[in-house]
Amino acid sequence: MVKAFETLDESKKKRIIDAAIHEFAEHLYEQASTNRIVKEARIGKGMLFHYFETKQALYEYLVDRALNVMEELYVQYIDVSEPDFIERMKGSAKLKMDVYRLHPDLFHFIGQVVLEKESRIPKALGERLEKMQQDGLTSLFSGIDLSKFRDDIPADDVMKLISWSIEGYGKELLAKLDGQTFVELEVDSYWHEFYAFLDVLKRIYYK
Amino acid sequence: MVKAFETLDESKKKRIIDAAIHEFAEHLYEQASTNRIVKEARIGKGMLFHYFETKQALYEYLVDRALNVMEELYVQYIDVSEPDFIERMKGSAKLKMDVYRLHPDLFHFIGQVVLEKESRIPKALGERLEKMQQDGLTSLFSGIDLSKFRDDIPADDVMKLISWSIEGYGKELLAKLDGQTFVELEVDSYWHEFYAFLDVLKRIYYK
DNA sequence: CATACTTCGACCAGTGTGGTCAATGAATAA
DNA sequence: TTATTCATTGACCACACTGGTCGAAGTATG
Repeated sequence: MVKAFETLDESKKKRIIDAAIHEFAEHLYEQASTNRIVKEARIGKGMLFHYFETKQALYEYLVDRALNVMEELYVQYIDVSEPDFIERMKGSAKLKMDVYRLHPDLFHFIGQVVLEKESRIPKALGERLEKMQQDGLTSLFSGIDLSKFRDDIPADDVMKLISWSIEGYGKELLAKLDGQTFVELEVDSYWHEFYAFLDVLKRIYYK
Repeated sequence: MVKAFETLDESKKKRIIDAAIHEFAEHLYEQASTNRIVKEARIGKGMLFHYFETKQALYEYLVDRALNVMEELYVQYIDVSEPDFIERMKGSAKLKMDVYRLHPDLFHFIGQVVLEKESRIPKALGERLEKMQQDGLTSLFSGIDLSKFRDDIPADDVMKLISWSIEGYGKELLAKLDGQTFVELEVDSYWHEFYAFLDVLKRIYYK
C-alpha cells in the first residue's frame, strides 16, 4: 500500500523515488529493472513491493509525482499575460533549462513517458499529461502582440523562426554546460549572454 | 564466413541486411536480438551464424556498409566549392531528408552507432565514422563567403542562426510528412516551399 | 550413389525478470 | 517479562530470453 510509503522518513523516501525516477528515465518501462532500483535505493527487494503492489503501480506513482512537480514549476515561469513573444519565450526557456539542470532525471523521465508508444499510464494520468503539453503550446503562442513583428514575413513564420533559434541556442548551451557544476554567479553570466542573444533576435525579427 | 553471405542471391541478402539494420536501429547493441533478426529475415537461426561468426561480426559488417552508403551519398549532395552558405546548407538538408525518407532505418542505425557509449566498433571503423562527422562539419562551415552576411551580427552567429532555423524547418516538415507516401510531384512541391523558406532566410540574414 | 553445401530449429548454459515469502529484527503494548 | 505487530531482508521461484551450437534433414552436383 502507498500509505506505508508516504509515512516513511523523508530521506529514505527520496532515495527510493530518485532511484526509481533515474531507472525509468534511462529505460523504457519494460527495460527498467526493479532489481536495479532497489540496489540503487539501498533497500531490500521486498520493501519495494511492500510499498508498491507492482512495478506498474510504482510507475504510475512516479508519473503522478512528476506531473505535480511540473505543474508547479510551470505557473512559476510562464506568464501568459506577457504580450511580447520573446519575453514569454524567455520564461519558457528558463523553465526548460532549470528543470534540465536541477532535475535532469525528471526531465528525461517525462520524455520517456511521452515517448512510450503503448501508453502505460491510466486514462486520467494520460489526460493530465496531454493537457500539460497542450497548455504548454497555447500558452506560448496565443495572446501575443503580433504588431511588434517585422511585417515582410508572416507572423506565424516569425514565431517559428524565433522558437527554432532559441531551441538551437539552448541546445548548444546545454552541451557546453554538460557535466559542469556551477556556482550561482557563473550561471548568472550565462543568463546574461542569453538575454543578449534574445536582444539580437529582437533586432532581427521586430520592427 | 562473409564469403558465403556475399554470394547469396540478392533478395535474400537484402532481407537479412534490412532485418538486421532494422533491429540495430531500434535497439542498442546489447538489446538487439539475433532471434528477432532471423525471424524478420525469415531464415533459420543457424544461417545467420553461418554467414557471420558472431553478433559482433554482423554488427561491424553493417556499420561498414552504412558508412559506404553514406560516403557515397555525401559527395553527391555536398558541394564544398559553393561559397554561399545557405546554398551549401540546401544540399546538406536535402541529403539528410532524403536519407531519412528513403532509408529511415539506416538513418537511425547510424544514430545508434554514434550514441553507443562504449564504442562497439574496431578502431578503423571508428575513425571512418569520426572522419565522416568531422568532414560533415568542416565542409559545411569552411570556405564560406562571409561578406554576404549582414554585418550587425557576427558571422558565426549568423551561421548558427541559419543552421538552427533550417533544422527546425526540417523537423517540422518531417513531422508533417511522417507516415505519408509521396509521388514525385508532391515531393517537388515540398522542395519548392523549402526553397522559398531559404529565400526568406536570405532576406533576413544577408545584406 | 557419394559428396558437399545449405538450411533448419531444438537445444544449451547463462542471465535477468517481476514478484513471493519464510525468517529475523525491532518496536510497542500488556 | 512476554505477546503482538510491523519493517525488513534476500534467497528463491517460474519464466522469458540471450548468443551461439550442432545433429539431422534436404538439395545439388559429380
